[in-house]
Amino acid sequence: MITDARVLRQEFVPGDLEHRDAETTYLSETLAPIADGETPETVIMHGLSGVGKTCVAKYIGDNLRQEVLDAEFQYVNCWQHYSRYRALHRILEGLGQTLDIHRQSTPRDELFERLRQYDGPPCVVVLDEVDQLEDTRQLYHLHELPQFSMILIANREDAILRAVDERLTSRLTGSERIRFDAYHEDELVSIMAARVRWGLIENAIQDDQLRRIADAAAGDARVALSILRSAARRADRATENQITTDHVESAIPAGRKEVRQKSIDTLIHHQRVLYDILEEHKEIEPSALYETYQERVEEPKSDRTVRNYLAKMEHYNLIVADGTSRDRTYRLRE
DNA sequence: CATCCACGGGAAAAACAGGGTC
DNA sequence: GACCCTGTTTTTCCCGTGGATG
Repeated sequence: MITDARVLRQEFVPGDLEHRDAETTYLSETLAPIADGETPETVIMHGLSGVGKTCVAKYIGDNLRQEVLDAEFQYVNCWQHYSRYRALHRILEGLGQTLDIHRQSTPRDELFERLRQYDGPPCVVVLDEVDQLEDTRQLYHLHELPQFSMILIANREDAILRAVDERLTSRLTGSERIRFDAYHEDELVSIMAARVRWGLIENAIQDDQLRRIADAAAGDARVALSILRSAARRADRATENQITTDHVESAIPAGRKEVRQKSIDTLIHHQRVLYDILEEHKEIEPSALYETYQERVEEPKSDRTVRNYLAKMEHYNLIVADGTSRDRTYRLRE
């Protein structure tokens, strides 16, 4: 059934991006000056999750490295590298400049100094989920350096501008924007069809089944591919050479769950306890939530810390906070 | 209208992480 | 290995704000 599991994975970047021609072309045109040794404008890419922002950025990065020999391309996921230090370190690491950085002997702002002195080929830095960055002043400084150009990615355009240092905001008002809309059903179907061609045996799945998956994914390619993967695995385990409608139907909740589970797995113990409490209640008010949390955990963190945890979990789309004031309640998403 | 909760920014403190030294 | 040093990261503390709520 499955001939190449890699192409079904969400992180897989296809050699040919479907349905993002306009965005891809626009991005590569914007970055074109880099071939002449000039610094391209900062680009802002925004749109809901699973609409190909990251994919387009990585795709362009691959192309850039192939076409312009003298260019570097660094991708930073600010979810994972949200502190100033980590984000900068990640860039330097990518450039192979961290070899002799020892934490202890690294003076203040040495990391940034390294970047300033970087004199290799021009570098495009992609900051994914940039609104998660804690200290955005560094972003401003990075913007100052001619050898670096930036692609900023976030779900919401205004989140970028809000997250960014105000000195940078004014400069970004004229920058290039690329908006990514949710995929249509047809587009999701053909995205999946391409993966099916590469990753599954022939006639493994019917067109109307792909359509069903696309419908369930509601414009999110990540979810669509997760469902497809789950359906293929089911058929594979049953050693059938066709995916049945049953496989698809049971893969829909499983696929959604898989996407969600990825987020849950990143939670630390205290956050997980909070999550479990929310799972037991349809809805719960902050004080009750905190009390329950205190009872369940050995050494409870302060209420302020718990609020930070909850905010983080809300950003992960795991929970929803209703109300802004005394009417605030928390619940799981969906 | 006073009060009450909860939120969330910011500063400061505490905890943590390597690495060097003796 | 215990201890210190320097920088990072997490947690706590303090507090102003603001929308309910009675």
